[in-house]
Parts: sequence; C-alpha cells; structure tokens
Amino acid sequence: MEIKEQSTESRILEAARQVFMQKGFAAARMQEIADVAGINKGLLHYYFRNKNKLFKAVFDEAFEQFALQLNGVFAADIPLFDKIEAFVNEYMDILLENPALPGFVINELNQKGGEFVKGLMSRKNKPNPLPLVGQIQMEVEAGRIRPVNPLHLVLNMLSMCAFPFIARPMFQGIVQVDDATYLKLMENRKREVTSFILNAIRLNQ
Amino acid sequence: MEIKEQSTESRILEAARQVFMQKGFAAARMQEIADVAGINKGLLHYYFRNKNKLFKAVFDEAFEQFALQLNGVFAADIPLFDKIEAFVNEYMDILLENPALPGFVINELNQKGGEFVKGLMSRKNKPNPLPLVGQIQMEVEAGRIRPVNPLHLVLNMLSMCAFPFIARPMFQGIVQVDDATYLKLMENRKREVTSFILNAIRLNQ
DNA sequence: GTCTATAGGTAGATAGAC
DNA sequence: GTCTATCTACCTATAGAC
Repeated sequence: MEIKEQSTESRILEAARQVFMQKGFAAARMQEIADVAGINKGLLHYYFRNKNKLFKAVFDEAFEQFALQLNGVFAADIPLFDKIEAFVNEYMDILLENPALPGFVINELNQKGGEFVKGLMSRKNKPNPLPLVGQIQMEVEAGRIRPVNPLHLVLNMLSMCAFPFIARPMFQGIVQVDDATYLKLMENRKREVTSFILNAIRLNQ
Repeated sequence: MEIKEQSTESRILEAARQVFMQKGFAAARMQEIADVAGINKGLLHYYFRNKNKLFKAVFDEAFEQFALQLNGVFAADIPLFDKIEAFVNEYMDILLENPALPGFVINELNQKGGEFVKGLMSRKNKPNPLPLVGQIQMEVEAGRIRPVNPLHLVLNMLSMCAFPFIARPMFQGIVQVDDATYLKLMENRKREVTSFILNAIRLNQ
C-alpha cells in the first residue's frame, strides 16, 4: 500500500486521497496517511497546516475531476441518442476506474452540509447538466421522443450509472458475487442501461 | 431537537438514530447523543456498554426496517406492471418519510466493509429481490415484455428511486432548488419513473 | 525538509455518590 | 437508574533538533 512517487507533496496527496476516500474525513487518521505516504506525521503539517486543509485539497481535486468528466459528456455536440450512449459508456468507464469517487463526494457533502456545499457550488467548475437538459427539452418539443421531463431523465441516467457503485457492498452482499463477476456485470450494464433508456424515450413507429 | 418519550432506553435509541444517521459512526459523539436524548452521558454506557454496541443496535434496527419494507414490495403477488408501479410509489414514499436511511446504511457498509457486511448478510431479514427477478424472467420468457436482463432491471428501479435521496445535497447544490421544491420534484418523480420503466420494457404494438 | 518528542485537547469509558 | 467527576487513550498539532 505504500507509495513511491516523486515529490513528497504529491505522495502525501495520493496517500490522503486513498485514506480519506476509504474511511471518510472523520475516521481518517493523520498517522495512517503518513504511513501510506511513507513519511513522518509531522511532515503532513509542514505541507498542509492541518487535517482540514489536507482534506480540502483532496476533496476539491476529486470534486473538480468529477465535475470536469461529467461536463465533458454533458456538453458534447452530438445527437441525443448518440449522447446518451456516449454518456452511459464514458461515465461508467470513469466509475470503473474510480469507483469510490462519487460515494466519497456525496457522503462528505451529506455530512458536512450547509456552508461546505455552498462554498463548493460557487466555484467555476461544478457539474452542469443544463446542456443535456436543454437538448432533451428540444427533442421533446419537436416531438421526436416521448414527452419526458428532461430533469428526471438526466437524473435517471445518473442514477442508473452511479448507484450500483455507491451501493456496491450492499449489492454484493445481497446477490453474492465475487469482485470479478461484479465487474463483468457492470461491463454488461453499459449496453443494458443504454438500450433501456433509448427504449423508454423512443417513439413507437 | 430534544426528545420527549417514555422510557429512557427508547429515548437513547431515538437520539442515537438521529445523530448516527446525520454524522455517521465516526463523527458521531456520545455527548451529542446524550444531549439530544436529554440525559447524562454516563447513562448511555449504563444501557449500552459502549459506542459500538449502541451503534449496532441502531444500525441493525435500521437495516431490518429497510429490508422488511423492501421485501414487502418485492414479494407482493400482483402482475408485473402493477408491481412496478407499486414498487416505485411505495419505495419512494418510504424514502420521503425516511430520506437518510439508505445513505446511512450504504455508507456505513462501505466504510466498515468485510466482516461487518458478512455478519449482516447472514441474518434472516435481508433484502431479497429474487421474487421480483423471477417474475421478470418469466415475463421475458413468455415474450410479454422486452428481453431485458432481470437483475439490471431491478437495479434500475432501485437506482432511480434511491439515488436522488442519497445524492440530495449534491443535487440541490447543482439545480438550485429549496427544500419544498425538491420534495415536489420527488412527488412528481413517482409518476415519471413509473412510466419511464414501463415504456422501456413494454413491447411495441 | 525531515525527523523525534511532546504538548494540548477531546472523546470514550469507568467509579462512585445519591 | 441517574448523576458528577475523573481516568485513560488517542489524535491533532506544535516545538525543536538535525
């Protein structure tokens, strides 16, 4: 679990990312972060004054990454059906590479709440689903898809992609599958969810 | 926020439920639980030996409630389309009354992991989606709905219902709506999700 | 910049009076 | 059963040597 990388600062950040994501802010220990980084605990305070600031550095970066990846797909300039397929594929690929990210972000937002959330949302880079919402709206008005509520459709897409990762321990506990089987299921899920969505909004000929 | 109820034990449990659900195990403080319960901190240890046991009492009850409610809908003996509608309506009603429940359960499972999950899943009362999965399978084989993967369909239903509650702070941060508007959206969502699912699996005439 | 040692504060748990 | 007072352990943060 130890980290070998160039600068001390990036080793700390990488270690903090691991520990904070797994344990959450409250349960994370500075000692464990230092151990994972392979350095002394005092150094954490030398680079980042305190636990809060270290957490904020990790969280902000994770949130920004999350937002950028999401917005990349939201804003693509392609037809709706293609965009839905691209969204499901790319978003689930992101989640397969970084399965703990959404749960981490969502959970800390839940627990910190209030000011913390407001601070985040006044940043320049935050998730912006409006391009996709607008595009859906246009297709509905043009009568090219079923008359769905665009906001709920976007929520549906996000839900079906992200939830299985957030609820992974629960899911694997209920339907007893090993990790390899779970990953295969998520791979199949891309096609399954895409066709599910398209069937739901496609007009009958 | 203080609690007025009959027995001291149930007041403690109610207070612990509130605090644990909001803060999570690690960030929850015995002092705060005592304050909310309107009793002294020492009493917590008199009734429940330590923080872990108190948490387990709260969590087990929440998990059991969660499983029972879910299974009630999974196992109902009604036609599939009716069951889907009933599932979405009832499950979202449950969530509207207890919005923090799934996030709490899922998050603690994530962080505790391993033995904790195994212990839970060897209990008698755990979520059991098999009746619904089997029912979907039959409809597919009979050619009465589109050939969907039953497991993924159930996952889709759970995802679309639960995710908006788990990710509520994120959601309300992105589309800036107050609490009343959010609740209205969730009310509308029942119909929206039901028709979405039915359209996705209904055969074209 | 990196380490060791330790201060300072807090939270869980216990002891004992009532 | 309920309270007050206190112990003990741990964790963040700082001080200071190298």
